[in-house]
Amino acid sequence: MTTRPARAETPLASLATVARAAGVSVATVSRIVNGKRGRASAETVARVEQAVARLGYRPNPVGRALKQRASRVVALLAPNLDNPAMAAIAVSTEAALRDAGYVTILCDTHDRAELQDEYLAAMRSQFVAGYVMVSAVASRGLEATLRRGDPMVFVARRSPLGGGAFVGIDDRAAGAEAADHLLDRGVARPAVLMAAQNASSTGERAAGFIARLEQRGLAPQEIRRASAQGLNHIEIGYAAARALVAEGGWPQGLFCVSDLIAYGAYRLAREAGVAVPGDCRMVGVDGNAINAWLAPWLTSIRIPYEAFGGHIVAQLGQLWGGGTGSHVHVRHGRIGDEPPAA
Amino acid sequence: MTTRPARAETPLASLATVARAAGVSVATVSRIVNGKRGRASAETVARVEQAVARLGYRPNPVGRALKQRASRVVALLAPNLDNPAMAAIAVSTEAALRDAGYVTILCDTHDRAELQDEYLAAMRSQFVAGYVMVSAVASRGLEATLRRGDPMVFVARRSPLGGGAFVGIDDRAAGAEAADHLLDRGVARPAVLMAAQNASSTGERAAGFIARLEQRGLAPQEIRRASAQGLNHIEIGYAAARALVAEGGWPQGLFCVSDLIAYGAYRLAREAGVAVPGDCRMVGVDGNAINAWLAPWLTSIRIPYEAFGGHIVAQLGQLWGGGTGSHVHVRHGRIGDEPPAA
DNA sequence: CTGAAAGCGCTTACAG
DNA sequence: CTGAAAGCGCTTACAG
Repeated sequence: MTTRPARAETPLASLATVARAAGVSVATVSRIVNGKRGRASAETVARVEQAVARLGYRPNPVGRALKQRASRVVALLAPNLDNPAMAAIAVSTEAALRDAGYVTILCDTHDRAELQDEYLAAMRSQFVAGYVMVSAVASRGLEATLRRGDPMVFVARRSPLGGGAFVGIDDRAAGAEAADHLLDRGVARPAVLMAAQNASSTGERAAGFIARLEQRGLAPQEIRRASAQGLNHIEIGYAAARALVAEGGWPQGLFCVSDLIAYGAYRLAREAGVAVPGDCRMVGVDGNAINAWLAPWLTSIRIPYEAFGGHIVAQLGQLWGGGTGSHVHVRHGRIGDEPPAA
Repeated sequence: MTTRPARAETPLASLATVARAAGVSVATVSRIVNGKRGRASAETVARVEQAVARLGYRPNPVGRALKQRASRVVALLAPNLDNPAMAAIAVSTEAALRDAGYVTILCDTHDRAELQDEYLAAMRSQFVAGYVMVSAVASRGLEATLRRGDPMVFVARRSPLGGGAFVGIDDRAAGAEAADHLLDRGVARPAVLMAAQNASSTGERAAGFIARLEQRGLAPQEIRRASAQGLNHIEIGYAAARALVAEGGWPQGLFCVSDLIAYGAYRLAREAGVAVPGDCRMVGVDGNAINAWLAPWLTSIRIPYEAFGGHIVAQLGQLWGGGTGSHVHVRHGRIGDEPPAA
């Protein structure tokens, strides 16, 4: 029977504990723990490291944050995490931040300006190292944070106030590819479904789609489009499809600016007995992992959300280094690409 | 043209700033800000409150945490947030904690003991107020945290080490209801699909299902069951269904211990040309919002994840109050219930 | 009713 | 190479 090492693990060891145990000052322990090299004799370093190991010491981030007025915490603000795309962004961001030694505070803004401001203020007093704004909405607090120059990267939706680092795909190009895809398959008059108040991302997808259609010879008034109010893209898809169909029947091809919108449109098609893709081809954007299992009828432009985290952290790194950050276009998948195996 | 109020919003105001502005001591400001009633004259209170408003002061949680060795931060540890059920739990927990004045730190453990321990240790040194463990895994750090008596509530999966507050549904009852449902619809020999290493939740669902089948007259060896290795329930569902079918063909009715497993099984059915529910009825558990749109063929037992947050916070409240916490069974929906409108 | 002081855990000039 | 001291923002006995 092995005896468990009698480690005093209950009390949280502090610098002072370690200093006492090693017979040195807290300043010395602090320097060694923080790897300030060449500032202590090898013998001292060894004694301190032993004490650290024996006591299971870990630097207290709260004490450090208070002193430095800066923490290793990053705030992730997002509207509704129940959207699979948001969840995927949150997952990859959390993992990338963790690898970089940061911890993620999760703030669900429900797309509301006051809640976003409330969180922004609360996070600021936590001395967070930066802000990751997924689909941010315009607000006074956002403006103040930006003006202050605090590290902030926008994801998916560009800064509603201009400026700021950005990570997302080239949405206009994605829209154009959807247009090409449908046109190339003989759909003479593809239609587009979008939200009434489009985020920059979905708005640009629709714009890119329409622009390409015009380039390839359709007159603006020939391009059918419909939208619906709301926050939930599935319901928007259903309602927008109904509006579209009411006006001119089912199109042969339909570009949905998000996969969720396509799911909503699909329900209407099912109810109407319209075969997808037989009677109506559908192209979405996101490439949700679930598609292969539940929506084999959907062709989607895959957004590699699993790669966003790395780019987001790289942008934060630039900002922390005093740089200005930039707009990163992550390369989206080719139409119909499936996600990599888990 | 309205002039913006000249509020010095850039520097973060501290107690000292406010004290100076109001001409009182920091102790007095602290008491007033913290609502310690009857400890200051009405006149002083008014002066301080004015200064607070004018300077836009908010108490700094870092200073407070350091002093009190306790913060208003709660750690939420979960394996993979890309599971819609996990995301739903995270959303409702974050909202309920926010309403209670807490902030949520998100930790994705990937179901790995070392990562869970790493986070547990990191969160402890953040002086978190408590831990919400969604589907926790056994680990040394978990044991230490539990032994220390730190506030911890387990969600969905019971504590792998026993003890602890718990929030989840009555999984055995859910399994039994699935058995009744299939039997009552004339399925003579319903089968069950599960994961190879079952969490307490899914394990109990399967056990409840099997027990009810036996109660209603099936011999143990008549009850078909299959499982598969892995973490991803969709893939488990696909593989387990294949194993089941290889052994004895398609059953007329199939209980899948989670909706995701049902999605996986459905893909195999689709590939095999088996109609669902025509040839094979499927019953899942979770009631994912997406089902109504993408999986109308699935009958599911809905888990009201949106209500979990409130119960979790209530449990934490009990623990904070010195209570012991309890096992809360949230009432699950009746088979086939749809989620409430958003 | 109010304030001075100590101390939570840390870092960092400064002095030696 | 090392330590004493100040200070980040806060709370809380203690004294008056």
